Amino acid sequence: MPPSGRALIRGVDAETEPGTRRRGRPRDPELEQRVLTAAVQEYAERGWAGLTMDGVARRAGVGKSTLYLRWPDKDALLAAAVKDMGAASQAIDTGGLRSDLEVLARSLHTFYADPTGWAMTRIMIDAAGSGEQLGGFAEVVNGIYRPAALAVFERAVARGEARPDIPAQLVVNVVYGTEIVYAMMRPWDEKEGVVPDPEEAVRRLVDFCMAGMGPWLTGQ
Amino acid sequence: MPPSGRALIRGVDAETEPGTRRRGRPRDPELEQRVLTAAVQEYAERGWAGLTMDGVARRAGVGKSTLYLRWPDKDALLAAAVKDMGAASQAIDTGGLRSDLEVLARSLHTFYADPTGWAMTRIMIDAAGSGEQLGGFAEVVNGIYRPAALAVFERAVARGEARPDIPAQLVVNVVYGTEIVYAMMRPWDEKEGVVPDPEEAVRRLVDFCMAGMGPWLTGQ
Amino acid sequence: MPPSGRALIRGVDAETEPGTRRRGRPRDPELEQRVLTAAVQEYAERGWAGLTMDGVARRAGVGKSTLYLRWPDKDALLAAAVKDMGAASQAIDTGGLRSDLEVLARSLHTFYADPTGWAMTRIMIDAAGSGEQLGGFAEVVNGIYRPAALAVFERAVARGEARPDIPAQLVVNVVYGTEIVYAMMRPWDEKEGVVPDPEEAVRRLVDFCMAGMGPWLTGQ
Amino acid sequence: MPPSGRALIRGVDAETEPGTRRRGRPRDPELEQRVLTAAVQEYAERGWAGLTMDGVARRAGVGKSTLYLRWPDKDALLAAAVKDMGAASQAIDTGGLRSDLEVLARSLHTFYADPTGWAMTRIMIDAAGSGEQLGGFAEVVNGIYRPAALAVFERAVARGEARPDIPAQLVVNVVYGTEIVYAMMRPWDEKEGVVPDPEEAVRRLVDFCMAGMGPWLTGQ
DNA sequence: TTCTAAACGAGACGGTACGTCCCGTCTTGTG
DNA sequence: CACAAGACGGGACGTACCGTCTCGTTTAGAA
Repeated sequence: MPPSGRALIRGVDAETEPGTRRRGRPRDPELEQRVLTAAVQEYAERGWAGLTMDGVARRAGVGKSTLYLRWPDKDALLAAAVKDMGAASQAIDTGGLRSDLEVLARSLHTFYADPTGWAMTRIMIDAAGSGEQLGGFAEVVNGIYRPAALAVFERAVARGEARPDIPAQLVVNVVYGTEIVYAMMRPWDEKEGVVPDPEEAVRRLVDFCMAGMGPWLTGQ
Repeated sequence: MPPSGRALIRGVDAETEPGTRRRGRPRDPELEQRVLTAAVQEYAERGWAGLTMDGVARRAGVGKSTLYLRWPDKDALLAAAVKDMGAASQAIDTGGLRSDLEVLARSLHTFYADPTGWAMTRIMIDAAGSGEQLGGFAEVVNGIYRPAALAVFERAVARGEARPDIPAQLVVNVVYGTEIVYAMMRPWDEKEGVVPDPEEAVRRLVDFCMAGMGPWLTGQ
Repeated sequence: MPPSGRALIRGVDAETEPGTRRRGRPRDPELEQRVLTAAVQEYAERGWAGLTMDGVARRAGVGKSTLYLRWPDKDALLAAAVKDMGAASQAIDTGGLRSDLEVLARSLHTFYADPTGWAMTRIMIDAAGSGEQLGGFAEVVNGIYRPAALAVFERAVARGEARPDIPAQLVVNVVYGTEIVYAMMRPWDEKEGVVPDPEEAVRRLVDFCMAGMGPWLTGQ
Repeated sequence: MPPSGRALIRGVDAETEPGTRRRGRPRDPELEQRVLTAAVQEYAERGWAGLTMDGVARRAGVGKSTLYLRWPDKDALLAAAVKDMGAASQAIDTGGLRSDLEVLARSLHTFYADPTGWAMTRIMIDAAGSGEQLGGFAEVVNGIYRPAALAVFERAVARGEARPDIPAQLVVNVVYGTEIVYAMMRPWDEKEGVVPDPEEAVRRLVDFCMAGMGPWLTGQ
């Protein structure tokens, strides 16, 4: 949110302008990372309900005022922590559409199985409901994860595996959505084949998607 | 939680035994509905973050002790409210698998578009993360919604439209999951075809699923 | 402040109407005293600067919310604590004006020497400066201490020791004021006769007052 | 605090040695006065509770570090501000003890009526209670104001109006103390003759003191 | 009818976290 | 070196809410 309404709170995204050196003591660049790490650790030990601003501050060796200097409230810190956590997103390129999708589905499966990974989705859900941008968190998902997934299809098209009008967005949504449902169901229902073993689940989902994309796949 | 550990709290499910008439003043039968309605209204006005036990009690004209007499904590009340809200779940039976799936997808799309409906998913997500049963809320989803959706496939098999080993669970997950992703994305991304207009979105999702189920569909 | 403007906050003076039994759980009558005592103890151990609402709450075994339910803020609690502390004010009646004044001056001297007693004056000074009523604290001083001192002169008049137009208010002010100055000076100046030993100080002050009142004293 | 323990803070009294020209940028001579004025203004607008170091710094157009370079803490700045404010203390010499006392009492009365003047007493009270020296503030009072008042009696003795053993300290205390009580009572009690009109109050107080000093006054 | 158990409204209570404010220290760049 | 700016660790404040408790009142079946 570059042209933010009120100038008093500069927020964590400030100081991005290259030349303009600010006056006063500069913000400690390490500090932000230290806090984010502390937040994730705190979460790991106490769960989301037990995640306290005081707790994060204490663990990071930071004053509470500093937290609120950078993030307007707990939600924003939360979002930043998760955002930071998922920053490492590598491209998928195994050489084939089917195996690429398997990698994607499998990594999502693992990601959501980890409570920290799952929290990311939880936050997106909250954000979607409240109408808040939640610190631009969604931009990360839509700006990093989704493009990475879409690139899989672009490469498939380039290789001649699929026609250019393949509904990539839909398939991405299907894969993400189904994995979310798997993660949602896990705590309750481990029987009945709703949540089969991971490898089986991934295989069947990809089978289904390949069949669904049939009309757009070339014979080769 | 039928065989609840502690006997002090009888909970909202108590008094189901037919003959045993309890001594003392009987519970007000209207009250429960009044509270649940108040909770939903309170949510509609203030959002989930602003949903307060005191607020619900005040709006329902009820003492806080009464709330805790019936629901063990806020989560349970929340779950009950949403559960009550979604109680009206009718069977889907249009006579054809494709049109049944369209009805299912379309009703989910509408349901998630409504903030109250979306809240239901939000609660499930929260519950899945915290490891809590959230007052048996998940049972409703897995016990009512999912069976209603699975029945669609049973009828298709009965009609001879699909083979008995059709992966019904997977398709249900795909439809639910994709609609969840649509709902998640809505606030941010109305362009690029990620969230197309509802009717188009439903049609394309069902097309995809029908193609994905191809191997299990009979020629007829 | 009986007909207080806003009815939402009832304050500590509420519930004085005899017949009207309030609804809801009644306030714990011991609690108030427990808190006040805790406040004084906390002060004794940590000094006024170290007097914390959390500290008082913890020592009294009370929630912070309860403190703020009864006293609007720290100043009010402070005032109440000191007020409560000085509630025990006994009449002075030795049978003679001179000896009565000596008792008054001596008790003030001792009172101000004690840090808790001195705090009372400190609060009055603060209150006078801020223009606040500080919880009606001043009423105690002007309603209890001053009348008790004035009674000394009334009795002297009744005994025929002094004429009825004796400037009692002035003399009371002189005694109080001079003792305040003694207390103020004590920490710095123990030499030069500014603050002589207590007994001497009292005697000389009373001597001075008796001489000052000369015109209003009867020969006997 | 000339031989201050820690050498890091040179304090406001530094640089008094005549010849020793320091290295580096010299201290801005106006700055100190600007800060002190800002402190008094800030007090006048917001009251003592609202007196903030940041606020003073901002109003004086000064960095906070500069404040702490010259005064060790808030109390010291406070003391310096009040001290500076009352620096203008002129000798009293009307030619007669009685009229001198009237001038003294009247100027005290006016001084305490002004909130800034009253603040000075408030600070002394605080200082006396906390056991702190409050930046040597008391020295000012005992070193400037008191001698000025005592000089009145010295001159009276020199003129032959009073005997040398007149209890000057006591009378000074009486005058100061009584005026303090007047100032304390003002906000609450404007009736009953506790706080009569200024001129009357002064006259009666001096009358009383003159009578009290009777034994030490010469016939002349 | 009288007694007794439970539901109910009201609101006090202990506790915990929030987000704000301020103090006194520090670390920059500029004069 | 002084100085303005402002980040920083620390800690108290006053608010809000949770879930529990203790009252007095109401409602019914049991005695």
